[in-house]
Amino acid sequence: MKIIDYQDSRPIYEQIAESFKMQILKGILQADDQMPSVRSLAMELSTNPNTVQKAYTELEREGFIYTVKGRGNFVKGDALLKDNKKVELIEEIAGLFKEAEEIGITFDEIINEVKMYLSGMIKGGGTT
Amino acid sequence: MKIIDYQDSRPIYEQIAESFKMQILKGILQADDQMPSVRSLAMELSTNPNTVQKAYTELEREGFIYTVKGRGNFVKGDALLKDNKKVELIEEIAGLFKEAEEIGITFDEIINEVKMYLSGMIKGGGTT
Amino acid sequence: MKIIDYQDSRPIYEQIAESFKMQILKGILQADDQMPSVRSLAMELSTNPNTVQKAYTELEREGFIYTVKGRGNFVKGDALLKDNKKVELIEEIAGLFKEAEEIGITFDEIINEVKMYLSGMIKGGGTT
Amino acid sequence: MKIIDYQDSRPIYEQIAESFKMQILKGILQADDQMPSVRSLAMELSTNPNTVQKAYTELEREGFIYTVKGRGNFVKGDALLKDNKKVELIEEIAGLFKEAEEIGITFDEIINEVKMYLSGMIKGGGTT
DNA sequence: GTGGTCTAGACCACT
DNA sequence: GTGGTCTAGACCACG
Repeated sequence: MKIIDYQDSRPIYEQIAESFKMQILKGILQADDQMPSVRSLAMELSTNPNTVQKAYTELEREGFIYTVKGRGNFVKGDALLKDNKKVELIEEIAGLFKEAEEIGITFDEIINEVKMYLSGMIKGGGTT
Repeated sequence: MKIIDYQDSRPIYEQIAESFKMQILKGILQADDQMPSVRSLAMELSTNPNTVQKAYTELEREGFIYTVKGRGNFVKGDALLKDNKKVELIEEIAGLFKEAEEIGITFDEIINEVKMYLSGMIKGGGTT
Repeated sequence: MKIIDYQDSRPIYEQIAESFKMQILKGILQADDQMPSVRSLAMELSTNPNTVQKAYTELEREGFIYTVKGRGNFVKGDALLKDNKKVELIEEIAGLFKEAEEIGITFDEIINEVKMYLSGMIKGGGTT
Repeated sequence: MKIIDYQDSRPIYEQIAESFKMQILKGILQADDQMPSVRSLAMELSTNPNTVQKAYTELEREGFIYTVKGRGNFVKGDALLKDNKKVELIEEIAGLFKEAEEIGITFDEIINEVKMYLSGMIKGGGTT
């Protein structure tokens, strides 16, 4: 499981947090599963414990995990998480569509291109 | 024409560059139009000439303008510009769609929500 | 009787102590009643005896129980306990009222809102 | 202006944040006022820049200030801030009242005592 | 000069 | 061993 990409301009702690967010949203990490300890994860990623700590703090603040001092960090089984992510995605996508319209590209034009783009990435076959 | 928003977290030079990009893509600025001089624009925006220079450098790097030493900066009336932007938007949108699918939200579900969002019915949460 | 909530951010020993404090103040545990033994309580709560011991030490320090070596821990049926708790609560509440006044919210305004809040009408924002 | 109390068990960064929150809520710091720079405040408080940074990050997260990279931190003139603080205070106070009732102390009893307590703190008069 | 991030290493509270 | 906080010192992006 690769987490940190040093080419990526985003800070390391954000990449770590993002990575766990996806794992939780995808259901790879389930409610009350224990997260790797701050120190062990820092070792594994060859980064500093403070950096991991910052990622975990962020995850807790956003409601993805909860912390029990002396015991560790655990996944919060919140059904709302996926809904929040959905709203976030919709707002982002809508923003991009508005940008497109401003420079004279229509909604349907984009949709079509995106569909082609997506099927092109998957195939040979076509799912969606 | 308001360009800089100090409350915006993005760096000022990026806001300036972005603003010109949109003007060019929308056709407000046309091929070979002369850009305002670095110094005059810095005055107008009450900002540092270095900052404006950085924005112009960025615009040149991305192919939106060209520089003639001693004469100034000019809009590169390249028909490809809009196409490049289009491809960029499509890739971004497709990326978000893929993210959505990974956590189990279908393409059509997103499209519908986005349409509703765009028609001004800023409707928040939803189905799960 | 549920005592420990692992989602609660407070340390476990504090949750245990708090739980017994309330039972004593409410009169569920009466003067000279015997407390459960450290070991048995640890078993029942599936926690570490050290943690239970720490809770008991805390309770003794605050005057809620007393220890007889070789026999166990007993409730200190002190009539003053409730009064102490009362004074403590009053000081805390008064502190919050002072904070409110400092930012320009009157005593009566708070009282009213609190009454409404307590009568179950969980009414959020308001007047300003 | 004393900010840090080393006797206080709360972490330093929280004390710093709390201090500025009060100054903003009281109106001592007004909208768009510039906050002291991270480094200068760290010097003044004889603490580490990272600690101040953490306090500022917290303040930004809670909506009290906004940050402009390269320029500094500024107070966010949000009228809602006071309302949020009010709701928070009411919830805390209501919680304490409920605690009091559970051990058999009535609402009015508390109110009276608190009034006496507060008037006692202002005069040199006599309390409880 | 400003904030943002990161490393290295330390101490403390809790289990 | 676990997380939470703090110090000291460094580098980078921005203006």
